[in-house]
Amino acid sequence: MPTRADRTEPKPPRTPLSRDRALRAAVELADAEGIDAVTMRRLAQTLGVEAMSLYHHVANKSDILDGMVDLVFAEIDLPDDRDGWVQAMTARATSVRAALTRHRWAVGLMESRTSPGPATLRHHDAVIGCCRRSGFSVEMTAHAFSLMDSYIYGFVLQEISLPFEDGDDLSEMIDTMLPPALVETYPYFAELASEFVLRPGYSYSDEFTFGLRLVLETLDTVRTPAPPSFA
Amino acid sequence: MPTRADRTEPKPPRTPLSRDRALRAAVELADAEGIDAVTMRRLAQTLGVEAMSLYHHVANKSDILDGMVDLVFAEIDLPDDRDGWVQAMTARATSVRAALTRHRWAVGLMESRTSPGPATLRHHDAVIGCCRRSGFSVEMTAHAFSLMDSYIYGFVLQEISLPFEDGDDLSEMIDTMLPPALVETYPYFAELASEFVLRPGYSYSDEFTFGLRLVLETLDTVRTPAPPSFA
DNA sequence: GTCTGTTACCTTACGATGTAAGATACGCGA
DNA sequence: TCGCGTATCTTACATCGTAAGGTAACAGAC
Repeated sequence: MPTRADRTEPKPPRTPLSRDRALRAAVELADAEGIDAVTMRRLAQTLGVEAMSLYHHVANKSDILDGMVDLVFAEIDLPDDRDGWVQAMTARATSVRAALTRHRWAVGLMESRTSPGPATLRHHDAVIGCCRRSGFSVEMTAHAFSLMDSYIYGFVLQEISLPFEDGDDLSEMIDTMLPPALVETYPYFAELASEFVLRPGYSYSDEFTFGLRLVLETLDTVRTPAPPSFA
Repeated sequence: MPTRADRTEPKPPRTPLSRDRALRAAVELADAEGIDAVTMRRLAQTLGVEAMSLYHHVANKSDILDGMVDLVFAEIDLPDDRDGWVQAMTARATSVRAALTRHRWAVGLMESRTSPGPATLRHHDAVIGCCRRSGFSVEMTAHAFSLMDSYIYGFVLQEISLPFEDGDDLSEMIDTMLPPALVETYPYFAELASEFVLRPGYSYSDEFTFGLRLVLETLDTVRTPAPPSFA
């Protein structure tokens, strides 16, 4: 029970809670300990507050997850088309991948979020605008947008679920990952793994560049409304 | 308490539980009511059993989720390269998308699963084998594999998080989805939505075909180890 | 037949989760 | 100083995954 003495003690200068402070703390927590660590109680704890206090600043947990995704989108550099479409899209795709791998939980969250936040809309608008100003028709912009983002999100999805990190020494994992039985049953898979992926120097990150260049440079050749030349 | 009478009653002919039966029931339940409905208690209930009985056939819930993903991969048609690489890959990509949209929860699960099951490995091996037999080098196979699967998974990820279904009449949603404030703030986004995506006849499914053709036909031209012609 | 061990299933229990409902304490204008 | 609106806390509940241990049904041995 509070006594007179407690009252007159210097209060801890607690910063007032706010939606933004809650969301930033949630992102930090998810980065550090994974998305499962983001529970209302745990998040409140990092803010020096009780769980239910959060509900005065956010609608519910789903609202928090929406906000977290939008914060990630806010980190992405918007495309700048002064250097040309391919360069602008390359930079923005690289920025998207960087943001999504900095926050490994984000891609998994996107699947369940259907209402985009302002940063997300702003980002989409900028990408679409860049295409339109670069000579893409409305229809071809839709094609390009779908293709580019599918590639980026899908790549990150695969990258994140790899059983190894990018800097790992894979050569010593080769025996544990490829037991003889597996080599016999899945010979092509084993060949790819042992002769290329598990070789020192291989980095899955580099695959991103290959696919991205292929996609963007081919899209660049079909920019005009004329029938696609790749067909 | 059981009496003599209970003993002599004809027992309900309960099929014995098994890992396979549990996994199939889990897939059915997730299809019907979403992945969140797949709890140990609920799953057990559909099998006429108590929750803890499941643990005699699966290690834990994560094991169930792994098994569910592998069941989805088992539904995918393996590529048949008799009709040529592009045709084989088109058919297999279409089959992957079909399986992942039949089971909308599957893509979200892939992100958290790191140990592929036998059906998953078999599928990967078949795809890699198809590339190798079609003249792709080991290195180019890795590139192609990464690009194709990134595109497919990413496309499905976007497709299932769309706020509308494929058959919906979008023309009547146009006003609710594009309030004037949004049109002013995000003009390019609004243009794309109102002039193309929300027009009657638009189907996001069709975007899949465009991107897939672009990816596969461009990959087809760089099949040889020679420097990519798109560069 | 009865005995015994194994298996398959059930019961109970625990800590953690999201959040509804209501009590409390703080900060500010009067 | 007072009172009031609002930010915060307390308590409570249903539901989750699963640990621990109990029970009932069938197997083969005698």
